[in-house]
Amino acid sequence: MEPKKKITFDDIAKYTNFSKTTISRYFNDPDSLAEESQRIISEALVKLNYKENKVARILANGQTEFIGIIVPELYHRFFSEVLNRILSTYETYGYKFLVFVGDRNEESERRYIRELMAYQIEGLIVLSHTISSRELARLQIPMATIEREDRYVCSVNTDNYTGGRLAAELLAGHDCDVLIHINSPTDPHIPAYGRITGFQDFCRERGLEHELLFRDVDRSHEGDQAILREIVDDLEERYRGKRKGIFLSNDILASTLLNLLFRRYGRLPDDYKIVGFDDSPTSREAIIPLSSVGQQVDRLAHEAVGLVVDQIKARKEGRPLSKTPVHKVIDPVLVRRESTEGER
Amino acid sequence: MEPKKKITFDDIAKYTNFSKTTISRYFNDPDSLAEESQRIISEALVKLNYKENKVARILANGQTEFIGIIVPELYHRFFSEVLNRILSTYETYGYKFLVFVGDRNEESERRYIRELMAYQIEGLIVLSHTISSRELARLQIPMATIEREDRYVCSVNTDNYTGGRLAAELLAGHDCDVLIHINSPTDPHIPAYGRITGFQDFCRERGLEHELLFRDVDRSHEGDQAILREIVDDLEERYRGKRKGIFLSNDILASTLLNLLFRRYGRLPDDYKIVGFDDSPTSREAIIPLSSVGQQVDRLAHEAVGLVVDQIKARKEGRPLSKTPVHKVIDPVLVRRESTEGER
DNA sequence: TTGTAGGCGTTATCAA
DNA sequence: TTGATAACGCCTACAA
Repeated sequence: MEPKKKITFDDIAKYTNFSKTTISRYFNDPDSLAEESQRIISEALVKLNYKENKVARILANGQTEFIGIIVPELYHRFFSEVLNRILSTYETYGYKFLVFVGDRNEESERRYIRELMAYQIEGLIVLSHTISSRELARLQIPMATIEREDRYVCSVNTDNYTGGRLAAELLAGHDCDVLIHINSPTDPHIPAYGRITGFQDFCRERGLEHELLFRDVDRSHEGDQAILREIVDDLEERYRGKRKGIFLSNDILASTLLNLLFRRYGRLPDDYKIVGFDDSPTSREAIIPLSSVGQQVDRLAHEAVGLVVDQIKARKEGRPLSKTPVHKVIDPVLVRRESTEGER
Repeated sequence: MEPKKKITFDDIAKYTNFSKTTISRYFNDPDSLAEESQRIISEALVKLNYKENKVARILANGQTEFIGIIVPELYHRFFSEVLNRILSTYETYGYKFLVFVGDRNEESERRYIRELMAYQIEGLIVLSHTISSRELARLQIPMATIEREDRYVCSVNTDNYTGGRLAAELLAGHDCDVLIHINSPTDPHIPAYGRITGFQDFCRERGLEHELLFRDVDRSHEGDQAILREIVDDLEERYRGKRKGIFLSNDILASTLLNLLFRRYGRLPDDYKIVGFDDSPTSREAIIPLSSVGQQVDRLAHEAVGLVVDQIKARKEGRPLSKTPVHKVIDPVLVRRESTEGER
């Protein structure tokens, strides 16, 4: 009842009186076999209950169909959603994904990469940001990064700059007297920095009163609450009676601010307009649906996998990896909801 | 500059005048080599820039160190968090994870499993629920499921029954006049069903007035809002002036209810007490921190991997897979927050 | 302490 | 349309 031993091409060959080669061909180029032979083999497979062994195939032809992924964490929905979409591309490309989480430190991340390389991955997608793109490029394998420093490697990023502008424009369009952007201190080399410059440029061009507030947010919810409370207290004092348009670096933070105001006033006061970033579920599910600059997560994921797959193909056809990395840019999508538009 | 060809044990052997065997031993049992030899080889490795190839090793010794994972989706934080924790066990066990998402239909899930088996995974962790445990058991490989039907396979689940009781007890302890549980129609065979029976049993034992409301929730936020609005309207009419204790099947739903009430009244009225389930970030970040019956996600993940690893070990030592599946049960943790305790 | 030889289950190359 | 044979890169007896 339990055929302990695994069935191999050899067994099938013996059983059918064909050679191993023919069995192999049945799988890789069936049409090169006589119809009759195909039938015989196909029946034998069922009879013997054959299960394929891709490891042996890899060793023989070098194609693992593995793509490695390194994500920093799965707490923020941006990451879990990107991962979700990447994994879903299995249906279209057939690549399997070996996934590592964590960006504790460079050393452990290097270990992940070493491990992935040892398993002969054909490509790599990186979202964590502890290892420089310069070092990644040295791996010399098909690769794409998403929303991280990408100087020396192919990448897919949201057009954060435009996103920042859109947020500012939306707030300006609602006659805010002062525009405020709240963010954590951000490395100018990562794409997300564009949100800041975009916002700032728009305000400057239009001569709008604005402020950038860099605080150590995104560490803990309680911390964020305390920081935002302080900011609100300060704003209320300095901009009493003025309409404040606030753009926050992500939806969770925006929602936290919204909740804070709502608890204080029992509603969102008219002199506040709020915009978040990501268009994650959080923005829709907030007590007042939040306007948000959306990242097209599905497209980010698809383009990243596509980029890697293209490189894999190119390499197989002997074309070398292009010397200058490709950087794809995905448009942000402004989603207007009640937190700026008011109730309908 | 680009050594196109890959370095193998053969190359190192030639370079060092040892045999392949000795090189292999350097990796698997270095102490069996003379110190001098170790030094020579280690230097050669650097000189030649050797990169190990685990695929070849797998073919030779049969150990892939792969564990397959099938998750239904990553939208609900329960799943992304469990996945996160599972992946993190790499640090302790060293197993690598091949991950598939999606529970569209049985056929595609079977394809995932076939693919995983073809890659010679040593174990499997299943969270999706389209394939019966009976069928899973037939795979005859080390396996554990998490929070799904588990009759014929090892599993790790939260003690949902106790969770339901705890929720009811919490509400009862705050002098609610009527206890209400809102859930989607649930299959009695999945662990989450226990939330319902636990709640119900507690109410019955104490002779508490209570109601179970099964609605088609969890499909879309807008749908949930509509359903909850209807429920609230109805409750307000039928239980005017009475204190209503409401236990919802998950935190997102609880938060949606909370928001609805808060918008209606500008605060959470005293005659409402709310408890969610999961203790996910959503509960902490809600406009009023939500009490919740917490799942110990980290423990669920760890126990699941542990269970699989144990079975793998057992199998290696020739012990057969136990005939009767092990079902581990993890205690829920009641977290009291403002939505039941009031402001402090 | 080190080496020889065979095997793991496929695919690739040449023939027939 | 089919086969024989040699890879693929490592591990594991068994020997020395």
